[in-house]
Amino acid sequence: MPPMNRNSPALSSDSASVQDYVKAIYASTEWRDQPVTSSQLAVRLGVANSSVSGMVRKLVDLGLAVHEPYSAIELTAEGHRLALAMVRRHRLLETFLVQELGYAWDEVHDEAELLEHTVSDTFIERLANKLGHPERDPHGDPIPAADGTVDVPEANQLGRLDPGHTGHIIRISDANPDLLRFLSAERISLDSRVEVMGHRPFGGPLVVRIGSAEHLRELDLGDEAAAALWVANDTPHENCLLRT
Amino acid sequence: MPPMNRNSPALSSDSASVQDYVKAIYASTEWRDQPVTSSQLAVRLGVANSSVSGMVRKLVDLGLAVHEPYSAIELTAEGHRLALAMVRRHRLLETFLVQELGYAWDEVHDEAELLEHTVSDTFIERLANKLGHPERDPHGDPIPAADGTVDVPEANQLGRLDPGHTGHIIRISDANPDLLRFLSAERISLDSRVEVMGHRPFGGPLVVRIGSAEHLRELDLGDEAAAALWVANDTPHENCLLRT
DNA sequence: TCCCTTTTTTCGGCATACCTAAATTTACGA
DNA sequence: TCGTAAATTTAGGTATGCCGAAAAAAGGGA
Repeated sequence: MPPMNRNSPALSSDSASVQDYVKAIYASTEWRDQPVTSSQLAVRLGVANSSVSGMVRKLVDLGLAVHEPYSAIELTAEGHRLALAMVRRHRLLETFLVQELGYAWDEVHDEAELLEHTVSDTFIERLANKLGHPERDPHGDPIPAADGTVDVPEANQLGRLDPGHTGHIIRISDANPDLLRFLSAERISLDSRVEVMGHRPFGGPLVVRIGSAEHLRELDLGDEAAAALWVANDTPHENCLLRT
Repeated sequence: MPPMNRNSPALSSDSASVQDYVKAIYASTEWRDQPVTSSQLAVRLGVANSSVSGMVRKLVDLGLAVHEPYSAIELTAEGHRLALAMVRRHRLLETFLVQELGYAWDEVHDEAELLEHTVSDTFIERLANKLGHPERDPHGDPIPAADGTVDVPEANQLGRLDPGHTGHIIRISDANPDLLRFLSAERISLDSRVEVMGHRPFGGPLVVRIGSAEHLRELDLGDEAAAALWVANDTPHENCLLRT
């Protein structure tokens, strides 16, 4: 049974699975450039390693990925295009769910994950139009343009910055809905200002001063929160402050 | 691979196929009460007869349909509930596509057909809310309420009315997009007034006077158009005018 | 260098929904 | 009543994507 997308030049070669695999491969290189291994994909997609082997062979046959047996998996130009098309779909849908249907931050991911395979190109472009062609989604992830161009801002995970660094939050990973709810409750959002203070003794939580442009308050953040918040430099030349 | 609906009590038992079959069975009884046969289902769903036999067995196993071999297929109460839930989804989605995304009449059916299997109950209820809980879709089909109640208006196909009958159009079948475009071009829409004049000689087209409350103009309609337009009586007691 | 652990691939199987072709049952006219 | 044509079901087979188990390759420590 192939109920798949009609009307989708960029998405011509696909079952939902192909799309998911390509997107997962792309995701592991979007914010830091690490080629992905078979087992990492299996974890991310929640399937067995053997399933990944099988599907990766198919991706290679379709010309979407390159893969030497027993080594990392990478996308072809074609695969990269497909991944960006899917990411565009996903992020426009998330934006729609939040702006038009009143979804909360932490609710949109799963819904968009399903819808992105189903809607037509026409739907997506009309939606983009209605939303005014937004450039980032509710989590701060950049939305690729219809022509496949993306601008991924320079940013680092908060937890990887040294004390003294200042910046503002431009991305919040949506991997963990609980964390998103916590951040909501603490009124931490995109564009919040943040200053890194340092760790509490004995490897304790990271202390930051965080809030709106006017009101910064001190807050302790656990490792997961520190990893989920991505910060753009206020002082882009002081990269020396970045812990490597 | 079962990527199906989470979060859907009324829709718990389903692949997309089950939903489609149940909806198709329901559809054949919505406007006139005719139980559907195996081969009719096959035509409607675009599959082979043998596929219908197989899936109907499954529907029976799931408690969604009743079926004596070699006879007509009917829904159980449970199947009827599922069908109404799917119809609600479909019609709300069509309404959304037209009202919010600027789709034309004739474009919405296929898109809704895919989306209805994918969106969550949460999505549907928030959408209903945003749309103001509409009672009919862009084609005039009634939208079942969330609790499963529907009000299917009394109506007859225009082609089945005798000369002299007057009424207004409350439903336009969306089965043929070309026909919808024709009707659009002729500015025939929901709530248009119509008077049946009669057939041109030798079984020619049906002549009607049709238009808005003020301006009626004469128009010839072919059999397909006359079958697609459903008319509510202005004079509900004169059923004698209905050709049987 | 060798071995043992970890990673990855291969192999056989399951489930779904579809198809074609071959039975079977029904229904209607002679 | 019979017999054939039409409708329907069964039987056997395809494709997809998943799994677990077993085989194969890679990699690091002694």
